[in-house]
Amino acid sequence: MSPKISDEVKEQRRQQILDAAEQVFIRTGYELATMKNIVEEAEMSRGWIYLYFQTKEEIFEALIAKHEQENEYMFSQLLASSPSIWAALDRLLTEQKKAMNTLENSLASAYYEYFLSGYRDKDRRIRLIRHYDAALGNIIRLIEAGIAKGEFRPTLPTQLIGKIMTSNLEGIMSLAMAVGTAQAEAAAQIDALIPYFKLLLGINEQAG
Amino acid sequence: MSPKISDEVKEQRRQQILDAAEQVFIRTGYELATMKNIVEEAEMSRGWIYLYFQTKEEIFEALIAKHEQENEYMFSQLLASSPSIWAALDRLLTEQKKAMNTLENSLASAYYEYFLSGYRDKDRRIRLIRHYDAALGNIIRLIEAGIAKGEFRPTLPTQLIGKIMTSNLEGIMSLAMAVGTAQAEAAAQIDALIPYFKLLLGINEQAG
DNA sequence: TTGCAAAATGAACCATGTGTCATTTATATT
DNA sequence: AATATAAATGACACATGGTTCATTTTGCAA
Repeated sequence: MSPKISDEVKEQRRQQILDAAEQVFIRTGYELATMKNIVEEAEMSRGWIYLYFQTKEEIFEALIAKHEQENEYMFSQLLASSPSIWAALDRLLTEQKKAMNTLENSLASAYYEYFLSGYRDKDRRIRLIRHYDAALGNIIRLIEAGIAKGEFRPTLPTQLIGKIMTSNLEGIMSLAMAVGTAQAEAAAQIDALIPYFKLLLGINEQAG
Repeated sequence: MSPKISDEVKEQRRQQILDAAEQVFIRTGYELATMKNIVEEAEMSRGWIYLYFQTKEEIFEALIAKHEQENEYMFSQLLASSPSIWAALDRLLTEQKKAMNTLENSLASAYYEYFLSGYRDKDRRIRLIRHYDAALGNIIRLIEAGIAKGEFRPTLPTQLIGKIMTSNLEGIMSLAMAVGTAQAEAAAQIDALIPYFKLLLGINEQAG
C-alpha cells in the first residue's frame, strides 16, 4: 500500500503542468489554448491533468498568481534599493522598456486577452478586479511613500493617479503587442511619460 | 432562367449577415464567436453563409471597415465644425467619455481582442497595422492642422505624439472594459489627459 | 403553366476538444 | 517475491464547429 508519491513530487508535477501551460499560453494566447494543448506540451496523458486542475481558467489563475507574487517582490526590492521614490519609479519605467523587447516570449499578451475578454463572465470579472487592485496597490503604495517623504505634491487623488499610470503603461504595452514594439515607438512613448508623471505627481523640474 | 436576385438584394443579405455578426461579436467577443453563432443569429441555414463570406475573420474585417469609415467621417465633421483644432480635440475627448458608458454594447471589446491576439498571425498583423495607421492618420492630420495654424508648438515628432494619444485613449478604454467604467474612473482619467495633451502639443495655458 | 437555373437548405461528414473511467503500471510494504 | 493500492494511461462517449453538396425551393421567362 502507501501513497507512493510525496507532496514534494506532487508539487513538482503541478509545476510541470504550469510550465507547460505557460508555453502554450505564450504560443496560442488564452482563448485558443486548450487543455489538450497543455497536456501534450507537458507530455502527459489526457485524463491525468484533471487530477491536478479542472479547467484552463484554474491553470491560468495559478500562473497569474505566481507572476503577481514575483511582481510584488520586484516592487518592494525596487522601493528598498532606490535613493528616492522618483528614482524607483524611473527605474520601473526603464524595466518596462526592457520588457517591451521580450513581449513575444511573455505571458503578457495572453494576460491582456484574458483580462479583456473577461468582462463577459461575472466570476472572471470579480477575479480580474482583484488582480487589478493588486497591481494598482503596488503603484499606490509607491505614490503614498513619495507623498509621505514630501517628494510628491499631487493635486489629483492618489487612487486616480495610480489608475492613470497603469492605463498608460498598459496602453503602450498592448499597442506594442499589436503592432510591434518598434512600430509603436514604445520606448519613446515611455520616455514621454516622464514629464507627464512628474506633472501628475507635482514634481517641479529643476531649472538648468 | 435569370439570376433572380438583384445586386441590391444581395447587398441586403450581406448586410443582414454583418448585423447578425455584430451582435454575436458584441456578445461573445472575437475568438469565441463561431460561424455557427452568426448563422443562427441571422436565422439562416448553415451552408448559406459561405456564399457570402468564407471565414469569421473576413466578416470581422468587413465590420471593421464599416466602422473605420464612420470614424473617418466623424473626424472630418469634427474638424470642420470646431472653432479651433484644440476645440476639436477637446470634443473628441468628450465623445470618448460618452462612449465609455456604452462599451458593453459596442464592438470595442471584440476589436481589442482581435487586435491583441492578432500578433501571432502574420497576415492578421499586417491588416492590424493598416487599421492602426488609419486611426493614427486621423489624429496626425488633426495635429498637423493645429501646427499649421500656429495653435500647437510641439517639441516631439508629430507621429510620436499621435501614437501617445492613441495609446492613452486605448489604455483607458481597455481598462474600462476590463474592470468597468466606474471602477476605472474613466471620465476622470480622460479629464486628466487634457493637461498632458496640452503639454505634448505645446499649448501654453493662459494665466487667469 | 411550365421549365429552368439561381438561391437556399440542412443533413452528413470530418476534425477537434472535453471529461470519464476501466485498465494498466509502478512501487512501498510485508 | 507477493500484494495492495496510488498513480497514470488512453480509449471512448459525447459535444461542438467547419465545410460540402445533393436536394429542394423560388421566381422569372417563355
